[in-house]
Amino acid sequence: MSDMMETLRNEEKMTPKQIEIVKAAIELISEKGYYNTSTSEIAKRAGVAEGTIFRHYHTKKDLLVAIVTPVITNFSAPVFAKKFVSQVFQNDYEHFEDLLYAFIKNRFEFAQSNLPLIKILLQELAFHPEIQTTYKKEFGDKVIPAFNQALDFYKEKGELQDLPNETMIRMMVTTILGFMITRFIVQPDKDWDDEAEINQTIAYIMGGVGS
Amino acid sequence: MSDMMETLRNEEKMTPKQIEIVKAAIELISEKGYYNTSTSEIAKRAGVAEGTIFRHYHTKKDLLVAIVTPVITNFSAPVFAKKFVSQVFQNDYEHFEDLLYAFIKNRFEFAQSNLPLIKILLQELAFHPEIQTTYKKEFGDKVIPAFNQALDFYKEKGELQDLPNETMIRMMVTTILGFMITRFIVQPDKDWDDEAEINQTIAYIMGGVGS
Amino acid sequence: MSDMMETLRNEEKMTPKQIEIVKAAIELISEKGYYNTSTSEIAKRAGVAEGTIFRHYHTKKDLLVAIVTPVITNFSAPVFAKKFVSQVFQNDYEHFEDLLYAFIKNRFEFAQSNLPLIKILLQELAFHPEIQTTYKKEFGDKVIPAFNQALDFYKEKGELQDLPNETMIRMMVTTILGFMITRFIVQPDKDWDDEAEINQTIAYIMGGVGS
Amino acid sequence: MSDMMETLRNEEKMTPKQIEIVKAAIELISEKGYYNTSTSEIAKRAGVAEGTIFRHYHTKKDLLVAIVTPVITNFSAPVFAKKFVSQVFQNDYEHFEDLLYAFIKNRFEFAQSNLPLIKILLQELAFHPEIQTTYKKEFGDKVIPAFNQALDFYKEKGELQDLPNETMIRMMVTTILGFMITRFIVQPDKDWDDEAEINQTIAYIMGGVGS
DNA sequence: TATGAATGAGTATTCATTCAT
DNA sequence: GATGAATGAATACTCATTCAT
Repeated sequence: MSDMMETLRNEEKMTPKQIEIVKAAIELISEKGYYNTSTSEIAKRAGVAEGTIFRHYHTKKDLLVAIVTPVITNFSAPVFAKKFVSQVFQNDYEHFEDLLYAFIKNRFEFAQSNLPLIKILLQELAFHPEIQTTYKKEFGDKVIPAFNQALDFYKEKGELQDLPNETMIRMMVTTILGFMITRFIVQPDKDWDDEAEINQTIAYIMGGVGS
Repeated sequence: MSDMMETLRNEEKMTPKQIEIVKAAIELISEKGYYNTSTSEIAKRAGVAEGTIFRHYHTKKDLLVAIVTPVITNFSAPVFAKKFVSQVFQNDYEHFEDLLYAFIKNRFEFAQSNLPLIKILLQELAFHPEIQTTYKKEFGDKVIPAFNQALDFYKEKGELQDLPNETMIRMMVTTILGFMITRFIVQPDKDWDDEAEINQTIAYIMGGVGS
Repeated sequence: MSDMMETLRNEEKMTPKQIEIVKAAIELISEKGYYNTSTSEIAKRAGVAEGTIFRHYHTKKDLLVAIVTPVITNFSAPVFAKKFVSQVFQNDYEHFEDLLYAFIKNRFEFAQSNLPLIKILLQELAFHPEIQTTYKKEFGDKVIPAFNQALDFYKEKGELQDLPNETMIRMMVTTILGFMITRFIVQPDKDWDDEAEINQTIAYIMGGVGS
Repeated sequence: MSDMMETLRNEEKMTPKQIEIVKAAIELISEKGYYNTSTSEIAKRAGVAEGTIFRHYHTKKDLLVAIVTPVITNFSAPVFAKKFVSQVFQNDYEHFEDLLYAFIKNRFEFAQSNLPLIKILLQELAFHPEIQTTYKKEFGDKVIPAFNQALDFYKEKGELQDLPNETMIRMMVTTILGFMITRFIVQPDKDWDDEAEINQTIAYIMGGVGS
């Protein structure tokens, strides 16, 4: 939970009650969904009066957005913007596979320690346009450009097929997200060998299933 | 809409009002989600008294299940059980790519003409255990076995890598679903060249992005 | 049940479906009360369409009244009007105890074979003024006059105290009804020796508990 | 009404609105019965929003039970447990008639100032097993034992016949309840001479109607 | 006569939100 | 900041009753 609260970041400015509210909301909403979770339930679990929630978040949806927005930012942004791109050009990753490994590993661990938040994001994305907007902006402004730079770099190195970046990104993101959703949401209880699965995912991305 | 009602099949036994109810429910729920759609709204759009809904479906959830269950059955089952497997062994598809093409094309068209239903299925799957159960049963009983037979066949022909079927199925299904979700839900308004996209998806499944 | 249908009397003029409706209504209402029994439930148990009930009884309350009215009439009237009074004067009952015995026995057996009807009457009397009116009329017109004649007769014979008839009737009816309610409704499952209880009740009416 | 609210006792812990709710519920339910009284009606009469009812009582039935339970407790318990039994043995009541008089008088006054509550209890007892349970427990644990002690005492004094206590209690309770029901519910508007009626009831209990 | 689909007013209950303390 | 009583609009659902067939 403390990992996750880090994701929410501005904890410093939050009162203790507010922190309890957010914790309770994350737990309940990720378990039962936004519409099946009442503010009174959140208040009860947080050990707080109902009114207190609305002192900090004007509406229930404000609370949801306050929870979900940082996940979006943190899921996509930090990796790329600062370290990753520069690392690529510093030749930190000799092959595209190496970059992929570092990337998947990093996002995998993020997902693992923010699972409830990710669940909420996935489940509610469909119903709340505000969240969709944030997501699209973040993805377009940060993920795509970073990806583009990297892909061009490895294309020139001759490691990638000459497909449009957009197509490649879509294929790769789909595969990576699909892996994580299967791993953490569809079959979380299966006995996974995560390291092997990550490598297999990379192999699939690079070489498909054909022989 | 008439295409979609075919999916729901037992139209013959439905009263005209009942058909209107189902139509209205599909429209509204696919647009706004189950929890944002009230039964009074459905009744109004269907041109029916609210009580009429409950004469045909005892609860609101019953209505949802009645709508979603046939989609699951029709999305996974018919293609496989009868035609596909036998066609594979009759050598109707010389290469695995050919099978893939026929399969994706067929499911693509199904998705296209049942889009609202598919949307509902995807959005509500997370919240309704009843639907999950139906889905898992259908997938386990029909899709997996059919896939297994086909994969073994082309493996022996030397067209596929020697990966566990389960892994291969997961990768392929992920890629195909990911393609369709992008195509129909994330960016439905983009100017797609569907034929090209399908072929590219097949190429990705077979050979990845590496060169 | 056939005993009970006798009480409802005009069976001859009833269609078979109508008889089923009345039977079902008696069963359900006596078990669960009028307000907890829906017409659709009655229709289902009767094996009849919902509309059929309303073809025979314009409203649900009409059905109740049709069931309850004959009980009132039969519970109070027949015994008195014809046989009893004349029997009293024909010296069929030497002592008032003998009359009491014949009366209680007779009403006891009536209650026993019309238990569901009696239950309905007792439970619903409070809520339906129509029933109260019928009851009061029947009681005032038939029971009271018959009782009056009998009481006067045995008073003159010196067998009864010189209390106002009204008071005596109230005491006796209270005791008899109280006995039957205890016997059939409050503790129906107790292992009763009915003959002994009836005699004790008579002894109490005649001599109280003092020594 | 203030007398009655005393019966409900924990008034101190109730908010003003809650008190209004209970008052309104008692009025309406005793007039029209539980099933003919809607929560919206109660809210309106109480001058309160409908939701307020459910803030204090989770369900409509909870409200009924909250109203009825204290009546049961107060109708049977207090008189007996503490004062009465000890008074009997302190020879406060020389004859059984004296005890009877004190008892009936006391319960008569209680019934008089709690009439609506008593009405509700009588009318709803048949339909709500929860209430029946409370009633049976209270009666078995408190009323019966106290009665037993008193009856044994006066039996030894030779003032009572040698009948089983159970039978005697049943007869007496039946007579007393029957008197009160007639007095307050069946014919509340008759011009009663209460003192005379009580004495006549005692005379009946002790000596019956025979001469 | 009997049906059963349809009605629509009515029900208990929920819940996000407000506000006086 | 925090409380929690109060709100009232909205919700899923029920049910007696109607009516075309």
